[in-house]
Amino acid sequence: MNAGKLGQKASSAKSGNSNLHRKLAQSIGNQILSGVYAPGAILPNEADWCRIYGASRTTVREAVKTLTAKGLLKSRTKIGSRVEPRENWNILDRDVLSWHIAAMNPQEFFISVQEVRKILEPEIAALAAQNRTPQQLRAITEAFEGMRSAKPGRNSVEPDVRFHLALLAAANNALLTPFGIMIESALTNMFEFTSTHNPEPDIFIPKHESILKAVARGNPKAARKAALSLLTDTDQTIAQVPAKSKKTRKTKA
Amino acid sequence: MNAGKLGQKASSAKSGNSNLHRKLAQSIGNQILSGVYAPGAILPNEADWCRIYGASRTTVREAVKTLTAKGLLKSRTKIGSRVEPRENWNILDRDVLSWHIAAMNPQEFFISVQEVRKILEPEIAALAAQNRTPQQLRAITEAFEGMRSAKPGRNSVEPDVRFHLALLAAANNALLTPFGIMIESALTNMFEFTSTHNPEPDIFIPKHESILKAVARGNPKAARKAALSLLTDTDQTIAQVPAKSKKTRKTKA
DNA sequence: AATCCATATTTGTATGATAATTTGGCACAA
DNA sequence: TTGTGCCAAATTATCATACAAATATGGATT
Repeated sequence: MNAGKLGQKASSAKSGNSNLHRKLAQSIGNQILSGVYAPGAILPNEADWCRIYGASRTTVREAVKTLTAKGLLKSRTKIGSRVEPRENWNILDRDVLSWHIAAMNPQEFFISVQEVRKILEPEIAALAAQNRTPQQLRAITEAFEGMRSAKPGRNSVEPDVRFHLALLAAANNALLTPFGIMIESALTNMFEFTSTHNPEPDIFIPKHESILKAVARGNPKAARKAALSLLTDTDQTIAQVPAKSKKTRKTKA
Repeated sequence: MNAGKLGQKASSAKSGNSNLHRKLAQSIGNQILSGVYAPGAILPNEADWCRIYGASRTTVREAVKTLTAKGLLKSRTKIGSRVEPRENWNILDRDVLSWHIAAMNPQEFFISVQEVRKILEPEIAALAAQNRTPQQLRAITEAFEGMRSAKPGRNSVEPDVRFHLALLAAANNALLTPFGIMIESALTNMFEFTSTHNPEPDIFIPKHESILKAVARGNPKAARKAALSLLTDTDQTIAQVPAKSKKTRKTKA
């Protein structure tokens, strides 16, 4: 992989923030996630990175600190920076996840995601039915209205994401929130992935409505069931998509 | 809270690494998690932090980058650093979680954790039963042997943690690994929390054995059931512990 | 062979300077 | 009054340089 070339506009979502240390972190992060530097490997030292990217040591160090904070690295004096074992990688971090997706077969990714979603989202829906505040219910409702009123084009994915995130928030368990990033990423990429193969997204609307109603009337069982049903449908949609070539895959998180 | 005093040996787990920027990050992180700086608030600027901690700007900036990477902050020119909304906090990060625990009622924390564990661990066990490699099974088995042979004292918690982490690894889903930190933290703190109230930890051994056996013979249903059963017992153990005063609580992650 | 020690390498911290960005207010015009 | 454009100030972003601290490595000594 071309270190030194920062041009790759890949990854890292919306935040338009464009700092140099951020770019370095992304470039190095991508290289780690794509296996250029495997766990246990020692990275080039700071002076090398400076030469490679033509940046100052301050900037390089800030990039390294960023990656360290995300669990990808660990630096020690006289040794340098060593790639941490995978278990320590903060895969639910927005950046790390996007690098991961970029380095991975998207089909595989969706399978992993759906596996986790089928575990969590039904229970999240159930918890939401139990624990939601009126305000949280309103947020879910508004997202749903947004989905329904959206033209079946680009802007239907945003309220969809909002719906699921609102549901997650309504579960009122702080330890679950990191999954929001995964859900968001899954839905966003799913759209890019299945858009041409999913001519009638309206089919999903009633499914979402079932969840909403169950949460509204505080029925955990029904909420659980409805959420699972939606995910099963999603599974089928994914299964219909033929494996794409690596070239066409999108890497937006 | 006393900014400027770094002495607080609280938090941040094992890694003996003791750099200045790390200490700053911990101090500031603790202050954010404990509500000294609420989401949306603007933090002191870099020059202020330098004065407060008597550190150089380089060091302060590295600490800030660390916190930014964990989702607690966002810096913008001319504005300064603003605390991000809670949803963006990387709560499953080792450090963030330890700051969170330190700032929180431990009873509440255990309730949240158990809620999530009861959702995930049965499914993790089921996945492990399906997907484990022989090597992963061996790791689980060894951890179990470690539990059984441990004296009912201090060193029984380490193999227990290892057992659950090995199970998690055997599920073979990268998106689930971040929970390892939560499990680890829960079990470790649980020990400190319940040790005096749980005179016979051997009671849990057969429960672990059931999980192991189910995973060994590749029976997801049985694994799921056994894992849930263990967690139910744990729930009861927690319920027996009277609420402790804030003074006695431990903050080790 | 074992121990100790010097040295080299690499990260950690400090300092001071300049660049880039963007808010907020001010001047000016419609 | 209102809108527009522009300047100034505050703050982070980046750079260059120097020195401190830690520690692996190999060589000297016993």
